Amino acid sequence: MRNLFWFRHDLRLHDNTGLHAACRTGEVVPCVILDDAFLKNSSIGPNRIALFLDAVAALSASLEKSGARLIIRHGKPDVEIVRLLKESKAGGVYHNRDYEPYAVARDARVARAVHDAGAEITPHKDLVVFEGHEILTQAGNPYAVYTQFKNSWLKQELFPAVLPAPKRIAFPAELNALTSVDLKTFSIEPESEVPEISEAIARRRLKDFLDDDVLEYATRRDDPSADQTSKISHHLKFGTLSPRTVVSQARALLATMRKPESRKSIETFISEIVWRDFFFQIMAAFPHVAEGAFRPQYDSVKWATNPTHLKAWQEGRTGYPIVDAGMRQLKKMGWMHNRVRMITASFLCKDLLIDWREGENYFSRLLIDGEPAVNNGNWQWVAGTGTDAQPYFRIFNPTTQSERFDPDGDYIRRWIPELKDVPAEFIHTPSEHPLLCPEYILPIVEHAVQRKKALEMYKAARGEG
DNA sequence: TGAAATGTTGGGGCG
DNA sequence: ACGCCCCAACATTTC
Repeated sequence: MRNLFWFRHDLRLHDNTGLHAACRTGEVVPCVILDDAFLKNSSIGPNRIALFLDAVAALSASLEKSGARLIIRHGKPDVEIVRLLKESKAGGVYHNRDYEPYAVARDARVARAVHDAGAEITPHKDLVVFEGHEILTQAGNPYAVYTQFKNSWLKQELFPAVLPAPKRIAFPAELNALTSVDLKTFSIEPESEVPEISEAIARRRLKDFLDDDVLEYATRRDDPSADQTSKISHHLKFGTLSPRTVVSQARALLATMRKPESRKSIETFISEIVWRDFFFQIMAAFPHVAEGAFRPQYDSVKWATNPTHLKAWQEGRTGYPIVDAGMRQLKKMGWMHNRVRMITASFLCKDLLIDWREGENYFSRLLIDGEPAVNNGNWQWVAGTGTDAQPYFRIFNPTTQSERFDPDGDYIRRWIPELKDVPAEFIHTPSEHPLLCPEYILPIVEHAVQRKKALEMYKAARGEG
């Protein structure tokens, strides 16, 4: 048999479920379709497009080592897949399943076109460890509360196996003349300093993390200046690393650990992968979250319209050091420490009273790990509009958070040169020490005042105003 | 994976 | 010595 394998954001050879299955059937023609709906999508942005193209280039190189060519085409996926099916005389298409509404609709169009062409299409589970339909409540419904989902996830008896990379991919020699577009003609300048990406880099990063930092993950992951997070998020986004590989290696390590602190750390790390599965199944089961609040009552929140405040937040000029440090790190690196993502997101929604979708879109444009289901889930969590959400009244105090999580001010000093000589004692409240911080701007809003306004805003939406 | 407002307690200053 | 007040320190409630 001969099949296409259509790579999307599963750009690896190891533990690639659909690719593995395709290889077992016989000959395989690996392909990537460059889709303008992706390349020209303003909510994706140059950082992720550049990283995607880099990951495709790295994949293409490793496929060559396995004896195969990666065929890259540019156009509408339904048209290009069918065209390639005919050109390569393949009987079917294998690919891995996606869950967000655009991808679901696209895949339905492709499936129709493939069937109309008289061929078979075979989707596989690959993006997650467990899909939504594998983790259901006793009543058979999808979970809408994380903790319960996690308990059920952890109780699963059979974790999916980690599949090896195919030793050799049987690429039909007579297809060497198939055309493939030159990736270089699509190359795009990222806005931030994006990292190098490849499957080998991803696997090394995971190993380094599991050899060391994971053992104090429970306590150190919340320290943005130490920054001992795993840094695998962009690999999970583009599929240079599989979540099953991550979980399987973490569980194997856990089995060897006795020290409670180490055990707790590894468990906390695994639970972050569970969050990821959780948000994918939420997006799959409740696709309306892509547009609006998970809880419809919060669709009536009257968010503020204030382009000046929005821009100040985006550029890191709010006058709250921890917020500005985070937003400047995002702009420079295309990445922000998770703790600071929560603080900056809370500030947008509950101090500037701006719609969480503005923040979701801005994060999406810059983040190298921007995964729609995960980004959306986390923003709705912070905004209090989502499933299992932080209650609307749980409002971060940016100064308290700063003192608690960056006590020495090292993170702030790294990203805000105006404050680089300010001692820890004064760095969290620069407006109270104007003589020490002459270069740094004054707060654009007053937290105590905004907090009350936020409570009123949510109260009105709940029909209690 | 909150913070502020409000309530309670108890030590110490003081008349 | 005693009652009163103040106010940390801690606990509970509320948003």
